[in-house]
Amino acid sequence: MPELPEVETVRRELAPWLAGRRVVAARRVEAPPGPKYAGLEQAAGAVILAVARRGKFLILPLSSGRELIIHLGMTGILSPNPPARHLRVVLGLEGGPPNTLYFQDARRFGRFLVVPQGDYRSLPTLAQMGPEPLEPEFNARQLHAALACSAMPLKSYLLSQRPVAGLGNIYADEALWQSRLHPRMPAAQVSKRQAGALVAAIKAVLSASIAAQGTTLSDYRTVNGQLGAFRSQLKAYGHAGAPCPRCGTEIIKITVGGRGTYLCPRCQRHRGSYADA
DNA sequence: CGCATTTCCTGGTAGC
DNA sequence: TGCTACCAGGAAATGC
Repeated sequence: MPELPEVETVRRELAPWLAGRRVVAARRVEAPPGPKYAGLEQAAGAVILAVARRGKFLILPLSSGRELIIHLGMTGILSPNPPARHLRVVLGLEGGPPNTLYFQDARRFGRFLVVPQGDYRSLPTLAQMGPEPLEPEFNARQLHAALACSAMPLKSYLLSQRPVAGLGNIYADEALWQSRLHPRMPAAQVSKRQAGALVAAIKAVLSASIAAQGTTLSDYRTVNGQLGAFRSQLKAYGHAGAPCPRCGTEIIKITVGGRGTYLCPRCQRHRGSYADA
C-alpha cells in the first residue's frame, strides 16, 4: 500500500520525465464519472510545471493555474507501459516517447483529479494535513503540541494525517515499535520525551524506506516496474507470531480503530488499562 | 465540532 | 474443483 516512501519514490521517477511536458490528452478508462476523477479532462493543453508531493498525494501544478492531484489509494500504479487490466486513466504527453502515462488501479481507491491551485475543498485530508515528516518543522515540540489536543488512540490519530503527513498502517506500526509506544495510548498522554522518540523513529523509518524504494507487499511497483525492497527491514508489521527483534517476545496482532495493528506486548507497554487483546 | 462508523472496491484466501 | 464468505485498507461520506 503506497505510503509516503512509496509515493516519494514514484515522485522522484516522474519528475524528470513529466516536468516541463505538455499534456495533450487526459481521459478516463474503465472508470465511472465521479469525484475521484473530477475535472480530469481539464489537464489537456496545460504544461506540467513540477511533480511535487504532500503526504501521500502527488501534486502536479499546471500552467493553466490548476493542479493535477493523484492519490494511489491502495493499488494505484503509474507506469509508461499499458497495464493488462484495471486501466483507469491515460495521460497523453507532447514530445518523444515515453509519452503516455497509464494509471492502473484494481480496487479503485485511487484518485486522479484536477482542482484550481490550492483549492482542496474536495480533499479535506489534504487541506488539514500536518507537516512533512522529513522537514525540520516536524520536531518534538510540534508533535507534542499536536498530540495534546486529541483523545484518540495514538495510532488512529497518526493515521488521520493531522499531526504529521504521510503515515499509513505499515509505517505507523513500525514507528511505534521503534519508539516503544503503545498504539492504543491516548494521543494526549504522549510526553515531550516520548514525542521526541516518535519523531526520531518516524524520520528514521521513512528515510530508510525511501532509500529502499519503499515496501512492496503485493501491488506496489515503482514507475520502472520494480519492487520496493524495504519489506525485509520491517520489524513489526506482518510479523505476528515472530520474535520481537529487540526482546524476543512474540509480536502480536490487535485491532486499533478498525485497522490491523502489530506490536511487541513487552516493548510497547504503557500505564493504564489498554489491553492488547 | 470531534470522533466513530460506514462506504467504496476487488484480489486473495480460508473454509467447505 | 468450484463455490461462498470474508478480509485488507486510505480517505470521504455519513451518523451521532
